[in-house]
Amino acid sequence: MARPVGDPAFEDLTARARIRDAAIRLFAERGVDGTTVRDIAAQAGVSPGLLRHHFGSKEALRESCDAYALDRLMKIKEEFVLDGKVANAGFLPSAHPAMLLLYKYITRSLLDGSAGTAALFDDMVALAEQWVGKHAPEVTDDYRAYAAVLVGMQSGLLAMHDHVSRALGVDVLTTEGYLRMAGAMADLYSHPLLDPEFVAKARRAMEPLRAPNPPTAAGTEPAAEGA
Amino acid sequence: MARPVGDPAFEDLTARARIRDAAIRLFAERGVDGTTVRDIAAQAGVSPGLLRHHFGSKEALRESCDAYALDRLMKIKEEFVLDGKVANAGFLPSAHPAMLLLYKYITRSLLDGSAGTAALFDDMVALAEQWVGKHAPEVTDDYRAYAAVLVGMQSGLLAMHDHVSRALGVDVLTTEGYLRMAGAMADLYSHPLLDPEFVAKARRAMEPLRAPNPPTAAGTEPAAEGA
DNA sequence: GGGCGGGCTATACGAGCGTATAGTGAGCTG
DNA sequence: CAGCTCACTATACGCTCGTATAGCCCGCCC
Repeated sequence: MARPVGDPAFEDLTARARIRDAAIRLFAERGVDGTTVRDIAAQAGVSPGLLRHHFGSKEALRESCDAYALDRLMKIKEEFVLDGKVANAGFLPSAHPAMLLLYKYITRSLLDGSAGTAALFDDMVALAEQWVGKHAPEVTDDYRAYAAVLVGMQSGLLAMHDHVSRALGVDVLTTEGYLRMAGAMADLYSHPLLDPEFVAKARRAMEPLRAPNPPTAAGTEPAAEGA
Repeated sequence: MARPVGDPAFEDLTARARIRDAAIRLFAERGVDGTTVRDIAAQAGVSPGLLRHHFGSKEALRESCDAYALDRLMKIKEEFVLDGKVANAGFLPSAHPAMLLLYKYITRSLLDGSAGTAALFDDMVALAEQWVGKHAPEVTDDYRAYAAVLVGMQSGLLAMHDHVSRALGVDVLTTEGYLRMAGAMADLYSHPLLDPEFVAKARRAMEPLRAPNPPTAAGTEPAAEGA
């Protein structure tokens, strides 16, 4: 759909690359389980058997996509941020449209549970933890939790992009929509929303909950999902 | 697993209620598509055919679960918040263990795409928009986007609970883990992380991106105020 | 006490999935 | 030109899914 077979730039790619690109687009859109190898093959304009010929299995194709997406992400970040083409990494997706698809893919991959993107998440938390300790040490006592929440919220916001887009009336994974969303995020990060005293009071009121060790978990016992 | 068939409280429930509870737990854990009717039936201790007898179809069962979860959520919120049993709604899941499962279910339902939970999301955005306009009008110029980002981040954070839990070394959907996460969220909301001047500068630097393709009509902001 | 309704099970069906395998034809190499 | 390689297709297998259907069993009412 996005890139019809007639597209010249599309037909220049090798079949292997077309399959990979189609897989990334479909995985990003519908998730791994929601995408069939036949869908990918149709989108790439090849037969389903060719996926197996080039990648071995659907899972192997997915890992290949993960690696490719991570690699592309790093390359673009290096080029644009380290070379100073964009002042603030938060605005990067506005400057490089391919980033929007990569963000979408990686966010989905985070939800689908992939070892590679989970490691990326952990790296970002470590980076954020360092950054906060260095540039804003006064915002919290618990750097680790603060960093984890920061990264979790940011990636989670992207995971909710459908709903945010609906609320805003514009797709936040377009340049226009992303800029509006990023603007609101900048507001959120630069102005306190809650009165610190009110928060301190609420925190004190909740303190008794922390002690009791039998929370009983009347519902789930989360079976720690493997790497 | 979580509620073995031997559990007395479990066996007191009607088969219909056991099916619904099992479905909510499994849908919350693995998503709708990742759960089979046979899984649910096994978890509820009944035959697969009984799901169809009571609910008609998997999709109808799912809608029934949505409605039940939303209803339970509202009931608990009324009881605890409106009755003043908990000072701050943000800490509610720490005080009522069933909330953690409900949060998990609804978050997953948001990702799976359900009309009912999408409406809940929209309601929360509208509520947040009002709240910000009333209690913190100075934090942004774009109330709508600010509210959407706020709600998207908060629900998105829950969507990323696996990764946040891994980074923290504690399951954030237990009382203990949730309290730690909520503490970090409170820090985030009550202390500015970024220097407003720095943000303003970055925003100005990104301004040219707003109208990338058409060189004319640059700088004109859509200012689209939905709703 | 005999029929009857409904909660419940057993079994089966068709569709769609990932995967396997045999085969085809263009292009290179000697 | 013969022979080989390899990208690529066509077809099919085995499995699991949601769904459909036929029937069992037990409590209830006249």
